[in-house]
Amino acid sequence: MSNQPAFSRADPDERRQSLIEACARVLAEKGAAGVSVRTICTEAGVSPGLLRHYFGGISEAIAETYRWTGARIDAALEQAVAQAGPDPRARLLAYLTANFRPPIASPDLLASYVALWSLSRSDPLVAAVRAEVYGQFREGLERLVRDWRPGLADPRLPAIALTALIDGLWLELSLGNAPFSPEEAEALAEHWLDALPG
Amino acid sequence: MSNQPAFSRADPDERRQSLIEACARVLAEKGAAGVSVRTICTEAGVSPGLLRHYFGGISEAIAETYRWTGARIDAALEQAVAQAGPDPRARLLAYLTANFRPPIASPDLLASYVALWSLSRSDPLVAAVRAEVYGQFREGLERLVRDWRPGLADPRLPAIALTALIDGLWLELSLGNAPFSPEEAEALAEHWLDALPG
DNA sequence: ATCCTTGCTATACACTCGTATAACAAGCGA
DNA sequence: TCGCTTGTTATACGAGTGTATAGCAAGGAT
Repeated sequence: MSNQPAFSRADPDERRQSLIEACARVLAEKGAAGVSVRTICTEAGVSPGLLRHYFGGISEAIAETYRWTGARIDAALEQAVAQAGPDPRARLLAYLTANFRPPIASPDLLASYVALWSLSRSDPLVAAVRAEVYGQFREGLERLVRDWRPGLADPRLPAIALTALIDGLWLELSLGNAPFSPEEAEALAEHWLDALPG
Repeated sequence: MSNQPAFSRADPDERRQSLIEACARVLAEKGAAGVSVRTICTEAGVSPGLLRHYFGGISEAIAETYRWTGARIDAALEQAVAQAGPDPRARLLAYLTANFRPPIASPDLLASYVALWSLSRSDPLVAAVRAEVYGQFREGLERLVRDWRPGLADPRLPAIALTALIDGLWLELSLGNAPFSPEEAEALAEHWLDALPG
């Protein structure tokens, strides 16, 4: 009987990343109440003690998961904009409508976000990352709005309006039970974009 | 030295209601992670054991808090519609814009909702009330949409679109840090309502 | 083939959680 | 004024939490 190794050593960055992704899965599947050092490590297939070798605490692990999730979304948005070509309106519209398709519009991502948002109320580390991610999102949108309407005195108001538009449609789409296709959401967003005052 | 009574007996309905409102305050202030039998009862000024005399468990207490919160919002919306007079468009617009003013647009209510939503993922009782409250909201909106556009084949799609509109603007307003007044949100909602296709 | 580093596991600790139970006492009916 | 009902408190229990610590062993270096 040849003894299999009881565990294997992994590249530090890969192990850390696997813990982050395990945390994201737990958040999506079990919600904020289901996330704990033990559930994360079980999901990642490692012993409970290992989390503290890669993170200062569970708060830091969750905060890093938030940061990773935000970066993933940001990458998807940037890619959509890049594929839209040079026209400012097309670029802005691509940014808006990318929110209505996978991987952004998804029940899992909505569940993760609700959990992370909920945790950010009682966890300062998570709250800090939330502000950081939200700021990045709004900054990217404001930049596209400025390119779209260069003469605009204050791009913040239309940016907020468009953020609200995205939020609402993304939410209803990600709930999954809406009688609503991504195409209809995109058509609506385009229609409302052109109807934006100012 | 006359001994003050160590506690006083209350009307069962009032005591139950005070626990519900204490639960709502805890949810708003400390989030989902801060709500527990002990924090709720401390907030209500009673001993921890009392909660189980009025509720089958903490899940039931939270679910009842959800139901009470939903009813409070529904009442505010109904009142706004009643004050709007007979014109269908005015009634629909009143329903929409009531979401942008207190008591509906409020950081506390947003915090409570995020917490309740988060809890509903792992707690079946809370999830059931969430479906119930969401159904009521959508039903009320669909009714107003039908009155507004009687010839419409399917009022569900515009109702979802308007729900998304409400969700997004309510969210951004309730965050509190938006460069955005309720009046601007109302003007935007009216503008987008008239631009609704179909 | 052996040593050594350190990734990894195993265990323990203090704390909080929801719930169950028994004793207490407030305040109404007599 | 006394007794009884029951709302209310106090206490205890097992389970789960995050964290700290000691020891094991994987696998590259020598």
